[in-house]
Amino acid sequence: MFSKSCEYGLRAVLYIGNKTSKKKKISLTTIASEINSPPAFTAKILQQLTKNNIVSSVKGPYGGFYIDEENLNTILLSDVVNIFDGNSIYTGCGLGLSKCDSKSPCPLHHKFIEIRANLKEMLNITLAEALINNTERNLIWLKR
Amino acid sequence: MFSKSCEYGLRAVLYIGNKTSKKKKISLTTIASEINSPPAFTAKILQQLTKNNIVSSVKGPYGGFYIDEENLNTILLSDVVNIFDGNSIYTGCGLGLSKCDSKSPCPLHHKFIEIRANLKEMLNITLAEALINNTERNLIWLKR
DNA sequence: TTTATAAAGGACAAGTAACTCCTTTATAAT
DNA sequence: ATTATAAAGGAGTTACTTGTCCTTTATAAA
Repeated sequence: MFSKSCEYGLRAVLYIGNKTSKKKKISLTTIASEINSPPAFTAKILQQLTKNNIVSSVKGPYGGFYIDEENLNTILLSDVVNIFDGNSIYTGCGLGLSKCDSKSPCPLHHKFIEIRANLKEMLNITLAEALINNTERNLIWLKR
Repeated sequence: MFSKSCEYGLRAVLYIGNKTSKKKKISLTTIASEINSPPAFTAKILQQLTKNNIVSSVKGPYGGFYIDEENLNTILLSDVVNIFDGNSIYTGCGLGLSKCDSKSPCPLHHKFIEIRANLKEMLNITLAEALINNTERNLIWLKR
């Protein structure tokens, strides 16, 4: 469904959002270990997330990654998904046709558009924060 | 959503199902051209579909691919999707965790399982034939 | 100011999906 | 039987995603 990058990105955002604040940054090493992702690759993922202002970072000793508490309640899952997988997940044709819409639909269009709409809606209304609060005690489930 | 192989496979099944009968076979070249897919690659796709008894084939002159009319009304979209993409689309965790179920859910699990259930249901109840009958006149939409 | 630390960034390596080419096998017409 | 035809099958190549490694840049403590 999502690319690996996107999966790691989502996991990282949820982990960082749950564990950090501006005063309590967290290192790449820890993040990678806690979300069970390859460290060097996770570095790239985090770079993307910081470039896109989803997470913040500070270099040097006592540095690391964090998410501003003001930002946290504005981050939608769709914000993260868009960074890594673009919008093809919402707009792509189920049969892979480049031109497929309600005016000239592929045979699967009408059935497929419903599924996609559900997914789109879910990602567009779900705040990262909402998922974090659900799971304060069991963030272990980001690393299996 | 689906792999390229799966997309080509679905398009091929819909095209063949619509255009052929045991008496009216159709060649690889024509299929590839009509569903706008790379011919050599499409050959592999069709091989898989014949191996899995979705489509039938006859070698030699006047040979080609076809779908038995008795078979056609038994082919579900899920039959085709399973061949190419397996069942990970139904069972995979949205965050890419290897262990994620209702007993030990990832933070996204409950939201994600709904989407997946919709998709699974749609693929499991939709006959290829149903899509074909909808579009008898506009199969052009398999090639854009 | 020096030093240690941690993220940023560039270049490269491995793995996998997508796709091709060529040979072999089966079938039908002659 | 021979020949032409079209799918089957094996062995690659290409391209993209995933992942690594090493150097550079920024920051904080001493």
